[in-house]
Amino acid sequence: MTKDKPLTQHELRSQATRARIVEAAHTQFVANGLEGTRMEAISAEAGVNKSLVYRHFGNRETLYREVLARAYGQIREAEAQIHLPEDPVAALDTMICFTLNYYIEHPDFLVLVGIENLNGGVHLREVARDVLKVERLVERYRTVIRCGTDAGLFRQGIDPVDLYLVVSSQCWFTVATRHTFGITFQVDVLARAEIEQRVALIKHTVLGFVLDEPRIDALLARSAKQPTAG
Amino acid sequence: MTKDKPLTQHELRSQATRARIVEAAHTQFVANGLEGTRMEAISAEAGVNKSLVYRHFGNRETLYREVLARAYGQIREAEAQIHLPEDPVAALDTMICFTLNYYIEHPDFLVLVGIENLNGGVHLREVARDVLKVERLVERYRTVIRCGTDAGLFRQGIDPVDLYLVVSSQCWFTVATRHTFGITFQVDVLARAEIEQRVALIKHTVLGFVLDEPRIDALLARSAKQPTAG
Amino acid sequence: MTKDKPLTQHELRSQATRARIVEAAHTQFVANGLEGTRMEAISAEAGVNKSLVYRHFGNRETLYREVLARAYGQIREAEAQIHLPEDPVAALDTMICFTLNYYIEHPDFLVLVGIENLNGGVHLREVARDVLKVERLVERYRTVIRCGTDAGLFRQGIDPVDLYLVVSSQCWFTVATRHTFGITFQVDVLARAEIEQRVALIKHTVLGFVLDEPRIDALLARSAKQPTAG
Amino acid sequence: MTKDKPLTQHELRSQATRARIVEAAHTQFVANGLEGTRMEAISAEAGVNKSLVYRHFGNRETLYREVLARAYGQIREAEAQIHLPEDPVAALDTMICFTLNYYIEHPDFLVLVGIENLNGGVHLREVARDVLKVERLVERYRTVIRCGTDAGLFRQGIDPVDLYLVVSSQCWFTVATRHTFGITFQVDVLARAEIEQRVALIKHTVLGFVLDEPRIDALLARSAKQPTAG
DNA sequence: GATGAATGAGGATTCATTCAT
DNA sequence: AATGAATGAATCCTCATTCAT
Repeated sequence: MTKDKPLTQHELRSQATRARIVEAAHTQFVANGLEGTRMEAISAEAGVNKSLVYRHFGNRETLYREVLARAYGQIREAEAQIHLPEDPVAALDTMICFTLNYYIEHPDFLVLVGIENLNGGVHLREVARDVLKVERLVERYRTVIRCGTDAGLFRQGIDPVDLYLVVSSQCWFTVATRHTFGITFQVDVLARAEIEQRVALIKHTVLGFVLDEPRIDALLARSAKQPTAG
Repeated sequence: MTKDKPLTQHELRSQATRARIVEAAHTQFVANGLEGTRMEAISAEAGVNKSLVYRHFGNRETLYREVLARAYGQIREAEAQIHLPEDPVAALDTMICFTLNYYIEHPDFLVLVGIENLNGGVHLREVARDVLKVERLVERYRTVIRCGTDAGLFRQGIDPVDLYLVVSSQCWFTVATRHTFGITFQVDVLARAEIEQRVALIKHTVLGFVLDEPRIDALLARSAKQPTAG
Repeated sequence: MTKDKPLTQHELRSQATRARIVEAAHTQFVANGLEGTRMEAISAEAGVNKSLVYRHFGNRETLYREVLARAYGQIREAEAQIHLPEDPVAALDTMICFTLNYYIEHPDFLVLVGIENLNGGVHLREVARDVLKVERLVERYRTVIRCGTDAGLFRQGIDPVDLYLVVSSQCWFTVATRHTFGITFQVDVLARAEIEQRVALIKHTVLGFVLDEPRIDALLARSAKQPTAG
Repeated sequence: MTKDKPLTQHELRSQATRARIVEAAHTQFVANGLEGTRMEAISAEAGVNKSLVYRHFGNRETLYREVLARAYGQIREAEAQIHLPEDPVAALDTMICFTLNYYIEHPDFLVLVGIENLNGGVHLREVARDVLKVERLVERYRTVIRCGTDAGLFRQGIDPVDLYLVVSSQCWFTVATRHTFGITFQVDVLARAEIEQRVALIKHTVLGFVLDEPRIDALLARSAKQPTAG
């Protein structure tokens, strides 16, 4: 996208240093949290002088934002790379598996987002909107849904964000609360057998959500008359 | 349960102070995190001398554990109070609404659990197991499931923890990632309309999960032959 | 000396407590120094409430003074119990052995006196003079000297305090600097063989000091013309 | 000895600061003891920021060790500079006067060693052995003894460490217990007249120790048959 | 006399950040 | 760009001492 002007050697070196710092900061923020991370630790891990970190990023928060934005960029990038099969159910499977896998393999992302939510999202709000590339993400889900409705398999009017929610929330919960859940229910949720079962569970609920099942609709309609949350 | 021996005035006063400190600590930990909370702030909020906090709890971590255990105790207590209707679908609705409502009204709990997961669960692991009262919780879900299967409405063999997962994960995600989700999708997830829709969504997936729908089973069986997560 | 009026039970008990506190304080001050000793530790060791220590002694310094005075009283008491043989050389031996033994067996005393000197003697100065019972001590040495001069063995004009100095300084140094000396010269000064040799050394110097040796006097006279310390 | 590489301006400045801190720490530790010394006071006296002290030395104990090692280094250095006269008695005089003078003029050293002994020598034990330069010290005494025996004045077989003990213990006691001794015997031991007398006393005992006096040997032999310390 | 709760002042250490080179 | 020295503002925790019972 950006026009890459040729860089001087100085600039190249500087950018490499910058990248090393962001990488180190990522590790540290994930491991120790926002308040728990020491600038000293970041600079040490990056192998540079502490003051240099300040020269490049000004202060800790800015550096944290850089790390946060990068993490969002990376997942969106990965999502964009997904190859969706033509078969709508297989496409759903793919999305589910990708999501759970990504969370399992990048717990860092969940940690950062967790930190961010504990902080009320103040830093993410400062991140340029376009970094989040939301449309790209929604588009993926829209494609899956179109696929299924075109095949006459899924019901009409499924909202892509709703579908994202159903998928994401269950994958998220699995990974993000793995410690407390594991302690509470005495299981290792990342054990292979557990994961397999979890995937089946998620697929089940997702299918229940997208398929056109008259009984579910009927029951939902009935239930909607009852008082609900709020 | 506990035989309440008459307490001396000293003991009464001491217990009251202790309770005030825990309350204040709860507020502070939720607002500022584990590392971000200053003992000074806790004592100030409790209206007692800083040293007194140390006299009662020894150090910050112990105090945090007390707060954490209490929060777990409270949700379990609330769950135990739920009145479940006879009708199984209504019972499900009740559980869903209770869960989402509890999370919305006690974001503190989610924050504490979030902090705990960021910390790898080290503190929860130190909390006496019986404080978690897991059986009580599972029992509630087992009851709902029995209700539905007895009525010939739900399929056989539903695991209560699985059901808890489907319900809890979606309620959890809604509240726990409300800031980042809100920023990403430009929506206020706690707005009334949003919540209503969210409840409907959760009910939908839960019904899809518990009802005996042959088509879902068939598709799941097919999908299980594909490669999955891991 | 003091007229002992019969004490009430209360008073007896109180005095016993008081004694336990002083004992505990002694142990603690010796082990941890003046600044290093915690009132908490004293009360714990005495098995009483912290406030009670304050009730009895008012503050830490006063308590320390009590301990210091008691320690001085005890050594003076022990010195008073020494049985001096008639033979003057044997009497000297007795004094030397008593002194060294007392220091070895009561390093506490040296520690307290050491603390006191590090503090410029401010606390000892507050201790009633008569507690020190100096005359008793000097008298012992005077007796030994008289013994020796009467027997025509010692020279005339030996000052008892000088003699005390010769004896005491060497015994003192042995015990008081045993750690640093031991580290410096790689030797365990309290090992039996070492002690024996040390006693012989001290006896040697003491005899050299009290005996009437013309050569020594001659050399001293010559040496006195040289510039000296100051 | 050390090859002095040219230092950068940074290094020079840093070393100067370091030296100022050690100097200030020395003063403070001597004045207030190990526990009694406040890091604040050290940094204030050194005219630097408190944190800088930590940057340079890590913690109070390390700094204390630095001070202790330096003090040992200094006395050994001074001892190495002594010019010993050829005449053996004069050489002894020189050693005695040097020792007493050094203690009088550097009570700091005695205080530090006193602190160290109260602490069981734990810190000195951590100091590199070669800092203590023990051989240098022993060599000085060996020289004096050889001097005297070669001249046929001293008896055979005098152990240099024994001689050091006789000299050092009396000088030590004079200075190290000056406060308690002064209070006990109501004298100012550092007054000129007192010092002169003290030097004479020490010389007397030292001569008694090194000279070949048959009567002393005879009495010592007799006395050795009596029970002794232990 | 004896106890436990409570306080206030202080003190070691840490750490984000700035300065000088 | 990069470094190391230096700073100032916390922040945790301790402890002598007092208060209330």
